[in-house]
Amino acid sequence: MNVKSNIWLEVDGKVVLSLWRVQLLKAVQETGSISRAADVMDITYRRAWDKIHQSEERLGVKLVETQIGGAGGGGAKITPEGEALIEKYIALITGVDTLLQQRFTELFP
Amino acid sequence: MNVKSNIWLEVDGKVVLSLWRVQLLKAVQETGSISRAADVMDITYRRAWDKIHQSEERLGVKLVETQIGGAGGGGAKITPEGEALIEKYIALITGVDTLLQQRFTELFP
DNA sequence: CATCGATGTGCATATATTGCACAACGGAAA
DNA sequence: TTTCCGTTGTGCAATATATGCACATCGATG
Repeated sequence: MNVKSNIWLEVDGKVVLSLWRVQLLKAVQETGSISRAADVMDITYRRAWDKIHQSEERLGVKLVETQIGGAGGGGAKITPEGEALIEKYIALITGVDTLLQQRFTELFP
Repeated sequence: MNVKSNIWLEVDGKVVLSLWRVQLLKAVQETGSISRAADVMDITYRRAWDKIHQSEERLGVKLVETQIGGAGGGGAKITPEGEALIEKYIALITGVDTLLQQRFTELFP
């Protein structure tokens, strides 16, 4: 047995940011494209695109700037608003998981 | 926008206890039957029964003792093992949510 | 002006969730 | 002893959600 946790941000009861979504956005940031980020996350481009745009719609904020066509077919990068949101999310969840792991090992020896 | 969290216990990657499941078990404890607990939780008996037995199977531990037929048609109560597990879960998650709420209001003014 | 790899999207399929319907049960009351 | 009641337990249909395939579209570069 082991403990797991998830911390997410909601708008109108709908998820806009979770650890998984942050990892996806970071993969976009590192690879420069949604499709390569999807490869890294081991999901389809369809799903990556859906989740990102879901968050964007619900937030009313553009998280990724995309370019269709052009050099290399196009690409995507995180907007400043997106980066700021990611930073805040990281600050929000920092330490919580290790706290839970510590408590768990104490309670379930 | 607001923050939400979930903390759960897993066995073989499958959920065996979460806040929702603990609330369900507590409702069984208070009402003395799964069907009335389902009413309290505003779910069908089917779903309540499924979730409880799911947890029991995965844990390999009986969480509720049930009686079919008899006075009032039957009933259910939490086993000592179930109560102990609930107590540990509560101790595990205590304070985490308020910590997150505090951080959230600081980070998202 | 043809090429290439990425974005964007419709739609079919698979999977999980939910809920309806009904059988089985047994203590209590008649 | 027999009927009655509300509960447990379960098969299966209906619904919702997630997943993935297929393909059109785009535009800077060489």
